[in-house]
Amino acid sequence: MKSNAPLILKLERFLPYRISILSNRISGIIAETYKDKFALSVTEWRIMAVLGEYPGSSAEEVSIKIQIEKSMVSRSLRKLLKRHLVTRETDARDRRRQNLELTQTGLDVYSQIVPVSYDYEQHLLQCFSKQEREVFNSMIDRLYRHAETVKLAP
Amino acid sequence: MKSNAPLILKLERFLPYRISILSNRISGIIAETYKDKFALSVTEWRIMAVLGEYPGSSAEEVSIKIQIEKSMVSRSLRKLLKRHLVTRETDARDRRRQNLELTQTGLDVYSQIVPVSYDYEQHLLQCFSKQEREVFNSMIDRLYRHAETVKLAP
DNA sequence: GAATAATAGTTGCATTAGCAACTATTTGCA
DNA sequence: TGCAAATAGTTGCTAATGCAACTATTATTC
Repeated sequence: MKSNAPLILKLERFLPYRISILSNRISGIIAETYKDKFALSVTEWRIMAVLGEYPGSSAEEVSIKIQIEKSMVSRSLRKLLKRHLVTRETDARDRRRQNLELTQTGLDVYSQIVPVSYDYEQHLLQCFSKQEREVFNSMIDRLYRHAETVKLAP
Repeated sequence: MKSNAPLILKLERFLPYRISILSNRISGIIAETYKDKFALSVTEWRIMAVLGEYPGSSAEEVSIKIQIEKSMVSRSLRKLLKRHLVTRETDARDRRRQNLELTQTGLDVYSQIVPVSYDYEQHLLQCFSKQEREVFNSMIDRLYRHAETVKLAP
């Protein structure tokens, strides 16, 4: 593709930048709440969310699912284990693997966070009509899948 | 708003999460290129982008514009100054303020990055029709503005 | 079935980011 | 004027993040 680029880049119209600050704003608000009300980082919460949905996952599986470095998952897990929100036990058949689950306490916290998160999402989506929500969601999906295939000029 | 939340939260359908991983993917690709080809972090590039668009900005103005902590801007600026990509001089009227500009070298680098960024954006947008691009852009704007007004349940 | 490769998870190290305290300067106002 | 408050920028401290090296276990292969 021959470039037809302008001489000046308007950052505030540049898609990657726009999505980045949108994400920061949206995550920032929710991160604050997780932190204040539940003393959890977003990463910690995401781990719990995966375990709520898929009990028995391994750290590796969680890492892939939420796209976070396994070292980060390992460290976050340490905190969750310390707070007894999560348990882990070595898999009987493959002793490298450790199966993770929410404890009863973990489940209690989980069931408190879910409605908070859900309501937040609903609030956010107030600015869209029902139809727009679907359009927006599908566009995000499409862009996400497409982005993977995009390579920059060498 | 009375919560009508489900018992389980499906992370991969949760808007804040979706936007976050989309942003990570899109920024990740471009960050790699800035780093490999120009030895610049995304933050450093954004500072340069602002100075390309608004020469003479102060660190404070840059910080507000790109929504990055002023301490971060200060440290990134130090690197850019060291590499002689940016100059700064104390404002004659207000000696607290320092006016920033791209040097000739800075402008050269800038004018190399602009088309790379532009082409990347164009590639990304390939998955949308012209009309969809406008819709998507306006939805991002709307959501961004709306998000600021959203408060979570106390 | 022993040597090699692959996999799960942890840790060390360097970088980045965010918050608050600090200096220097200017502004506002009694 | 002259003193308190505001503003611009820097720095110190701590936590978050990313990468690579490391340990332990299992799978592969000759």
